[in-house]
Amino acid sequence: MSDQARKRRPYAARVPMAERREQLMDAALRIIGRDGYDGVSIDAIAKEAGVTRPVVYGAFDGLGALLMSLLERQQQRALLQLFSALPQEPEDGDPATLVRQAGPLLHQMLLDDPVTWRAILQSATNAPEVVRERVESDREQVRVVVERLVAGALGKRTDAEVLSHAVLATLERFGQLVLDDPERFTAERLTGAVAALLRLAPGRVT
Amino acid sequence: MSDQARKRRPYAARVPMAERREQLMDAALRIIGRDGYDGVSIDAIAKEAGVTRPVVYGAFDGLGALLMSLLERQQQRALLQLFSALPQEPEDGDPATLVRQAGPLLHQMLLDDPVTWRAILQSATNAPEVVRERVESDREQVRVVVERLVAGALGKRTDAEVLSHAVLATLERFGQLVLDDPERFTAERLTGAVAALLRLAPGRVT
DNA sequence: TCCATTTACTACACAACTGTAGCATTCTGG
DNA sequence: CCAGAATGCTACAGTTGTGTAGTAAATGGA
Repeated sequence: MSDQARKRRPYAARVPMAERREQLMDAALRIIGRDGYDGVSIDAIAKEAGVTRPVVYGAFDGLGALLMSLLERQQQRALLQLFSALPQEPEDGDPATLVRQAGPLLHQMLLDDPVTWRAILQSATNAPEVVRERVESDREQVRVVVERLVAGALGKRTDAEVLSHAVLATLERFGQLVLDDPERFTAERLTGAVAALLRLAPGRVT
Repeated sequence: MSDQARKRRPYAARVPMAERREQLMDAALRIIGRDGYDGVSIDAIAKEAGVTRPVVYGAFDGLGALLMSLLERQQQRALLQLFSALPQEPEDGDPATLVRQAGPLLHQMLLDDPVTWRAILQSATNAPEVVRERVESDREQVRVVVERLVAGALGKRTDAEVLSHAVLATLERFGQLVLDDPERFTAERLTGAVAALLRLAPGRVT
């Protein structure tokens, strides 16, 4: 007890609120990338950012709010990229062509920001409820777009809703495969496999 | 403090070990069905079963072991059903026919034991690591079977590995849709949609 | 330069859960 | 019917995480 100074933690640099929030979100994202959502807690984020918990509470209204802000930030860019990789207008061309066009774009999108996409694609795995709900609602947004594309590419008489679920589930799984093993699952391989399947069906249901 | 007897918990009926284990696994399954994996803990299971924690520790070596035993028990039946719903031999007939045959069988399988399948299909959502790993390894087993079926139905020149991932992802999503809203997503609808997609491709890649 | 304000830190109280040691009760075989 | 083995219960100690009140340090304007 003779030297109290040794026990006292050196003050972290003071930082304006906006920057502090960014810094904490970065820390959270780093943890998610490293340990998955399991490892995320106010405590862990504070440690990762090199500050104490009250600092985090000063910047966010709890873990849920922090993660929501993080998702907001990341998804903004992510969804923009995603929608720009998909043709917005339901074109009624060959579905295999659609796959060959969009596939590599989506693939590149993943590799451009793997950390973000891992956080999104793995959000089902042990993410807090708020996060799952948010990602779920974004997923639904994307699915509606996919549904229109399916309807356009395969004809209105197909069950576009059901098929959009199938397409989205497939895309998500492919995304995980790419993130887990990019060497093994290349853009060409994945798009090629699907295109081959679809090219057996060059026509449309009319 | 005058009446200690009132505070003392009445002893739960004594029960042979094997039965106790069943009872605890049933309790765990009930919780998973009701609250998802979030709600599962030694404490919650003990309460649900009407006993105290040390009883649980007497029967299992912790939460992980309990859930593994539970999964063991449920998957034994589940996988058996699943494999019997899929043709074991890679038949090289029309893929749409394969879907029309296996689809309703799989659908019925879900409805026969929705609680178990929900536990399996939602295992990614907040289940402890051991459970996820176990389900993952079972998934891989199933995928290999699916891969053989795909190779058989579409010809060896297709990328059966990639497509088996797509098929499995689709099946799992369909399973969740059925469990969440059986009225809306009937066997006919789901199999019909996929069969229609495939029927555009009556031939094989040779 | 100095003090008011801002910002970070320490310390505490609380909650949920784990795992175990030791006591109480019940059941069973002699 | 009565030991003593088997089984359940209570109580405690430990862990990890939350959220907050009060204190200490840094910073910028008078």
